Amino acid sequence: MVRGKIEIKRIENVTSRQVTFSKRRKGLLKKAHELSILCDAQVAAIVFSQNGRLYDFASSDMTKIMERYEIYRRESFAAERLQKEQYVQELKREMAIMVNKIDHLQLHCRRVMGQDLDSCSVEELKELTIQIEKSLTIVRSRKPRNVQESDHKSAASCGSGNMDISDVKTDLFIGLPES
Amino acid sequence: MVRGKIEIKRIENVTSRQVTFSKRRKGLLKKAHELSILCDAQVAAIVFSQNGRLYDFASSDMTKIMERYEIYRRESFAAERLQKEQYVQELKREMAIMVNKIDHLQLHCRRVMGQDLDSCSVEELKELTIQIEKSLTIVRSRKPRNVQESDHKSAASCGSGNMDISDVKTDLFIGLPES
DNA sequence: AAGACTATTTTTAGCTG
DNA sequence: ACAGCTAAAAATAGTCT
Repeated sequence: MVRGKIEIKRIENVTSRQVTFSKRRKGLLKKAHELSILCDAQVAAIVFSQNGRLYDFASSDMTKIMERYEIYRRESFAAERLQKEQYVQELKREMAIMVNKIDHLQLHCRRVMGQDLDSCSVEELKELTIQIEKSLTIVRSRKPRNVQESDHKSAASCGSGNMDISDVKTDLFIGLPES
Repeated sequence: MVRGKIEIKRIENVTSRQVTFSKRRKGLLKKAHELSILCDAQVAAIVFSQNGRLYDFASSDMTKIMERYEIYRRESFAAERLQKEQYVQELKREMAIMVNKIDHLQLHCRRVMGQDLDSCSVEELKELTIQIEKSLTIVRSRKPRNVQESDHKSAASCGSGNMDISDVKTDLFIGLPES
């Protein structure tokens, strides 16, 4: 390897690690200072050496900067939590609407198949009858002539109600928002 | 000024300040990361931009590093305070010794000049007399002959005790230790 | 361990799109 | 405001002392 170029990984040689630490630590604190001056930013840097000595820079009172950091973190955490909470509420609203739709569809399906007719009003029963008659007409017209003989058997098997409508599965994926 | 060389002082142009902030902030956080990896050190850097946005790096949990910082500071502060306190105690001991010496010297001076003789024991009074007699002998032997006539007047003026021993000034400078 | 030197690498100021 | 370029400046790895 050419002189001057190194990989960024732990330096195993203790002496050269210490020398590098001393040089780069100095460089880091200098850069921190320059950034704070040039760009009028609040900058803090804390370095603990392996033997536990502290080296630091703070453009203003370190405690103040650390407090500001804590507050910032708390706030952004709270904001994030609020955002997630709002998203969950939104999803719940959508789900409530979907449950409602499913209930209505299930009821309609059952009635079309001749179940739960007791809960029908006279008017609903009329409409249902008309609907089913229409369906029958359509279905019959679409059947090819050579299988028309087996009509009765099929209809009996279908109309006996041994297929439970509640078996219908609705797959709903709920994930977190992209942001 | 040549391209690339700048003074380290607040950049007045807003745009170039922001550009520089972005570039140098990136550089600083990169250096912080490299230092922590290369030298296995615990490093944290916190940067607040002028519009209050936070940019940070922490080689491990930031809260842990900040706590360690606080503990280190508290300990070194306590150690420093203890050191100062011990130094003050030392000074006080020395001063007590000096006060004692001054008291003894003052008493002796007064007695030599014929004051406070009531507090003398018989023994002390004997010794004092001998001492003063010796002094007189010495003083007389050192007087040049041509001024011996005015002896009586001088002795009277001196012995009348109109010079107060408490006028003696002791200048004592007390400063902090070099370290 | 701590400075000084220097060949390299890395960073960056000032541009340009 | 942002991204890429390049000449110059700054940092630094390795070496010597």
